[in-house]
Amino acid sequence: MLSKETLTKLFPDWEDGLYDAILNEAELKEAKAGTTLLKMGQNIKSAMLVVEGTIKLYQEDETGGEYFMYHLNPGEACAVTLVCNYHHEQSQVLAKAVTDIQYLAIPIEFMEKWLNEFKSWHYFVIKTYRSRYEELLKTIHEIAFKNMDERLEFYILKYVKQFGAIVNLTHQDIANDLNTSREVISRLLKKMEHNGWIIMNRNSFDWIKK
Amino acid sequence: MLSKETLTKLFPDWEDGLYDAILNEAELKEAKAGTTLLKMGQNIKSAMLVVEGTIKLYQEDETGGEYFMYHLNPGEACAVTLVCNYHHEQSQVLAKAVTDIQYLAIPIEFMEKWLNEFKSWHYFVIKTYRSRYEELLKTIHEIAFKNMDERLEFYILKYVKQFGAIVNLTHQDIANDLNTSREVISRLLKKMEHNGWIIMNRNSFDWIKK
DNA sequence: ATTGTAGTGTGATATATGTCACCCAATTAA
DNA sequence: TTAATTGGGTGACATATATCACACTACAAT
Repeated sequence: MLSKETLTKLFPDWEDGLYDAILNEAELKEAKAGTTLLKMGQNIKSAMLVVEGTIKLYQEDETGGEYFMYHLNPGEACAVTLVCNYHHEQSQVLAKAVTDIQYLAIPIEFMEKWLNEFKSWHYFVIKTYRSRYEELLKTIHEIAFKNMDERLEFYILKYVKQFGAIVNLTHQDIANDLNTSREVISRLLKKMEHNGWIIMNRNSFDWIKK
Repeated sequence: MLSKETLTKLFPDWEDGLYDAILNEAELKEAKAGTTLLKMGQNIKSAMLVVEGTIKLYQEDETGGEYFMYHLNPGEACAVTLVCNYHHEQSQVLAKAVTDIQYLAIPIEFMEKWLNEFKSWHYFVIKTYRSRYEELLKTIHEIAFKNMDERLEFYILKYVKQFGAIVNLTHQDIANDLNTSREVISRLLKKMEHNGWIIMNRNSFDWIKK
């Protein structure tokens, strides 16, 4: 059950009335690791705030390709679902649960209302957009200027920062996230192993580069 | 000279006090076409609102590469300069005037203050971030999933939407914006000419594909 | 123990793009 | 008019990445 204590820990800067509004209007939902929470083109009916676990955000191609952009952690929100002004907005991102997660779903009719009512909500929305904008800039920097070996390193470092130095991903997983093929990832990881950057195991590897 | 009429036309949704605040605190500046307004890594000292002309926003590489992301037109603002909370923020984008421009420079110390004081400023900041976030998503979609021929078409269409069907750019200009080389652009344009999509002239070409 | 499957390694080859060299044509400067 | 500069065309080649084919191994299921 959702408690005010949980909320104050996750969102320490909010004003009191906002906690109550959340307790009244938000639904606490759960999802298993691997679940797709939002597809591109899908109508957005509620805002999504992460309570527990990690979500990955992707750009999705019509032909099935995916490109990983950033993680969402507890206390963070999916920017695209913090819609103001319009209903029937379509998602331009793909969101997947990487771990089992809990999240708050807030019907979008409250978004406009809360922007008026709660200053701290207003700040939260701006902070969210700002930080996600910065993540997108980093992503563009990677894709526009770096070769696959550097992008792979950048990708692994993001993983390591989130989950620690033991990378529990198959080559295929990584290839999907970087919109390339398994063979390419296999060969590049082999190079990293030769360079002494990683120790490879089946289904995982350890990042040991200092 | 900056008048209240100009402001109400550019920013029709603002509340009255905000116009006055702008008239008091903002400086109306000018810049010639081609001027660099903001470099990556540069300290941000003021927010930038476009009054007249067009600005191009780029992601910039340490080694001199550039990637064009989107245009800013009158009534729009550079999202990264609408800083809240911190001074000494560094720009993560490169901004260049494409035409002669006029813009408002607002010292960043007012950003925090105005967020508290003016609801319409608060909305303006959110709207700005939201729309720029969407532009970045489109950019990522292009680079992550499309080959250079499609990215070139996307690029030309953005130009045509801004300035009309006569594209006054050299192949080198385009190559710089897409972080590739002139030869690549020359060859792809030649293909487009064969396909009947463009008519080429020296220093320009016409987009005639319907 | 046998079989199946998922994860991985690797050569061969295809394709897209980057790079180099050099040429020519149009415009500008002298 | 001539020379210099800028924009553009194009072949040859280099490189990064994508694709295909197939082999191998660890682990799981039976």
